[in-house]
Amino acid sequence: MLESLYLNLGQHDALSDAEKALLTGAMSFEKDFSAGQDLVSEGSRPTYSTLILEGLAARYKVLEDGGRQFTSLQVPGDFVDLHAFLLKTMDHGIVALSPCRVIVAEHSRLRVITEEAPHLTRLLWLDTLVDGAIHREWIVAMGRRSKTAHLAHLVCELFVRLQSVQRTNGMSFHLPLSQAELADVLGLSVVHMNRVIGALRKVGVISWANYTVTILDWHRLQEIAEFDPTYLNMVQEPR
Amino acid sequence: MLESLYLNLGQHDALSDAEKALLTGAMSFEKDFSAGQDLVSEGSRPTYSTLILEGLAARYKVLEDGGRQFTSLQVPGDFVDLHAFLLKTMDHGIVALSPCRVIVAEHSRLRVITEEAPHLTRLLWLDTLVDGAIHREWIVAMGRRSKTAHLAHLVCELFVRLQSVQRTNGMSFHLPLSQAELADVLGLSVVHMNRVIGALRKVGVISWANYTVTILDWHRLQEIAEFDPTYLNMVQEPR
DNA sequence: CGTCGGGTTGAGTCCATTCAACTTCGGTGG
DNA sequence: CCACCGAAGTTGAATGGACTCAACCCGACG
Repeated sequence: MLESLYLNLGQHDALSDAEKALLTGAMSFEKDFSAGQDLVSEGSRPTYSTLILEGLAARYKVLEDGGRQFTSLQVPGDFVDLHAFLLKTMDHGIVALSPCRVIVAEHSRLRVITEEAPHLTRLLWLDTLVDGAIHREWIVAMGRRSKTAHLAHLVCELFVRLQSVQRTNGMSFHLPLSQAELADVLGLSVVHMNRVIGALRKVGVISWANYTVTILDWHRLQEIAEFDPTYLNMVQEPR
Repeated sequence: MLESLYLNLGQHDALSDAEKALLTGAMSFEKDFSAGQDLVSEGSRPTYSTLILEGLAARYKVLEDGGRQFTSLQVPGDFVDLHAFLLKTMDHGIVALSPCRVIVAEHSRLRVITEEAPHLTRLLWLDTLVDGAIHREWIVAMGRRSKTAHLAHLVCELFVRLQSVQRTNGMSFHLPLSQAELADVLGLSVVHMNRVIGALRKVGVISWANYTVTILDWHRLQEIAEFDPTYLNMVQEPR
């Protein structure tokens, strides 16, 4: 049941059976959310952290003028609010972008892990560090890449992340985001978002229909995006 | 000597004397850098992490076309590459923006802390989590705020962060960034950066000369920025 | 059959960029 | 001592990218 979590943490370093057992033991109940529902809401002080088993979610903030900005996309195996274990109060919301099945881990249990299982603690810490690395890459994309390159980069990133938890199908993956939602990822207007997608389609590197993205020319897509997966740290080594 | 680190970690939860001693014990040599030098270079695999004692530094990435984007600014008391303790290889560089004095902590020593001092480990983890929270705020600013609001937000953030490590002087602080470097923070051209600064000056909320920023109207500046310091987590509570 | 949410396209406006000129100021060497 | 130089800041004008407003298409669904 926690396969995607094992895959996620296990990409960076080997997980022992004892550690898998500790993780399993830390989990309590499962829960389902429908698309558009908040998994976690801004300002709350959760007493547990939420792991996505199935579905797609996103962190977001809303401004006074109603503008919304997503700050990350979360895939199966991601602990969407592991940071709340120490940050305590949520400074942003987390919304389900598709129907989501999740399982939660009480903070009290996570605390025991930090007291008794240093290696596993480092792997959980690492998980939040990769999160930060992804944020930095997004900042670079927003600040200095062309909008087309930004979108290309996002597609590369999502493909690699989804592949690592076995949610791709050949060179395709399911991306349940409307263009309006995508615009809130890249920080664009809906109209312009549509044109940027059109541009990528036109050069023939991807096809995009029915919420399914297919990469037609991985090499060229990577080139447009200047995508270098180093930041995702998908290398097993002792941590 | 580590006062700023104690101030930095201590804003979130009380640090015991034993923990301070552990931190002191983890440090080895000091080092000086001049403005423009890399503290840490992209692609390297540091065996120690670097703490800023004095000066300002920044994380950055460079694109093929030569464009540079800063992804964070680091002030005294910040562990600029604590994430490299677990991430292992640097996916970005870190440059000194002013002359910097730093002190380094061997990763082997940090590892011992994670094995033996769970509470201190959580505080170090938390430090990297606040980093992530700042990144998210930057993403929101880049995506959905006006350029003026973005700059205002940056000024608010820096003021609060510098104040917490006692590097402000009344409502003023020293900001050793040229407008070209600032442009690489906000993702703007130099010319437009100049105009955005001009706009903030014109409404009279700040003055900015000789690399010194003075906040003339804190309330109004916060309003323009929609600045809410929650994300900086400057609340002492058990972690 | 009509409606609604999402996607697509066109036109006009505004914002940010580039290119270029000019200023100020501190430093350096004749 | 002052003339020159380079780095940083400031300003103007023209180009192009991104936004808004608006219309229209289309397939799902009642």
